[in-house]
Amino acid sequence: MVETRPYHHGDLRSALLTAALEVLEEGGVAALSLRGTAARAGVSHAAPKHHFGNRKGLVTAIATIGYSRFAATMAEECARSAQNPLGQVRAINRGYVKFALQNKAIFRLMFSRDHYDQDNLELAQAACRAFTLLEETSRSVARALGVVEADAWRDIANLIWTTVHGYAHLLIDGRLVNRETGEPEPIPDIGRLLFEGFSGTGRKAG
Amino acid sequence: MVETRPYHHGDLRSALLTAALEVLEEGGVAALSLRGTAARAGVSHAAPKHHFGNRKGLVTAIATIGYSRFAATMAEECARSAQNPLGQVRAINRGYVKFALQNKAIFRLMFSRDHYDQDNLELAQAACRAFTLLEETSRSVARALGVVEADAWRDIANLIWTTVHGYAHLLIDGRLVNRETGEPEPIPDIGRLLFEGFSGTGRKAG
DNA sequence: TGTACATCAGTGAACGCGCGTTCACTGATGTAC
DNA sequence: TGTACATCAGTGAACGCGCGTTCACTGATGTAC
Repeated sequence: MVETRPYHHGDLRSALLTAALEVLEEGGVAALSLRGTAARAGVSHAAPKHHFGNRKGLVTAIATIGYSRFAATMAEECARSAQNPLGQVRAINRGYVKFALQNKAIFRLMFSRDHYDQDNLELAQAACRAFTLLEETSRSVARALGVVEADAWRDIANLIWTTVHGYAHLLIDGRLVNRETGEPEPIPDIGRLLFEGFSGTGRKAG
Repeated sequence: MVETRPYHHGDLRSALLTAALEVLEEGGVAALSLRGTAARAGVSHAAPKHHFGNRKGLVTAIATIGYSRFAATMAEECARSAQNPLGQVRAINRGYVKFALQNKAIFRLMFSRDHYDQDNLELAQAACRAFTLLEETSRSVARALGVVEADAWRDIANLIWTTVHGYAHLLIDGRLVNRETGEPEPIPDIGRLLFEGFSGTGRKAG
């Protein structure tokens, strides 16, 4: 009596995405192929065609998952942190970096838009969810700082975003590692800098 | 009388690098191949082997050129800007972003170290030249701010680097574009923020 | 000044590989009647 | 309740492609004597 696999998988789309994520984290975007993904999922190499159309479709689906998890990671950090502007900025930073470190290849992929279909609706929605968190936090920072201009929160959002994005990106590329200790440099505390200025960071002489 | 090309090229290494840079900027790292580079340079496909050994050797040479030009672009900006700490921070920012925008693919490549041999001596030297500029500027900022701790310049360097790197990276990925105007958001003025605090940026009320 | 020889740079054919895509197919499922 | 049929999901062979690498080669250059 041989244990035979049924002809239909049942949930091949999910299985392929799981396989693709593994392939991606092991070998980077360059290693991500329809055939490789099918092989990893133990299925014929033409099977992914039915679910993703072509390679770009697969990569787009992967990026969408990435943005969803990205938003979720930041939301978790925000939920369990101090509910004030500074606490929220720091939470966003932690979530952003945590996601990038735990999902290096997919993080890179998400910010290489040539690789996927940026007009995809699901993807756009997932990305929007992630960036809305940053926007809301920036608005509350602007209020707390007593900024009057209606669009000043944009400057704050850009500042927070560029700083944390640069940090995350450099970190996963192996930079920002202290040569003496081997430890990564800490995340720049851009929230504190905004609220207290550099003199408030404890580094300046009395 | 036929115009025949001599058997030996004379300066094939340079010609191949020029060709490779074109291929790279047109199609990204994925498009960069020994064969494609040889074809672009009008030479047999096995010729690059003599100069670069293998694909990684070619990519490493490209990254080295990238770091040299990167350092040069920042140095130029520094040279023709105000010779004070704030002026130099802004010059570094401008040079960093200018290079990234004008060399999108090579900039991406430089910060994807898996793609090349990071132990290559020439490359390490070129990279060092670029980052020394940032380090020196950060030291002078620390002095100007009256910071006492010997290694505080590191915090400043990290802050400047992460901000400008994040900005450059997001910008070449098509982010940070104002949805209403279509214009890119300006580079965050991290220098001013350091010296004057957010209240000094002209955005705060009263 | 001439010659022999080593070294180097570039050639072109050949190899095997993984890839995306197409195709006719087959097994399974669900739906209309 | 049973049957016919449409639809769907997955198969496996085949295609042509560009790739890195190897190989024996050839043309050109430079150096020793």
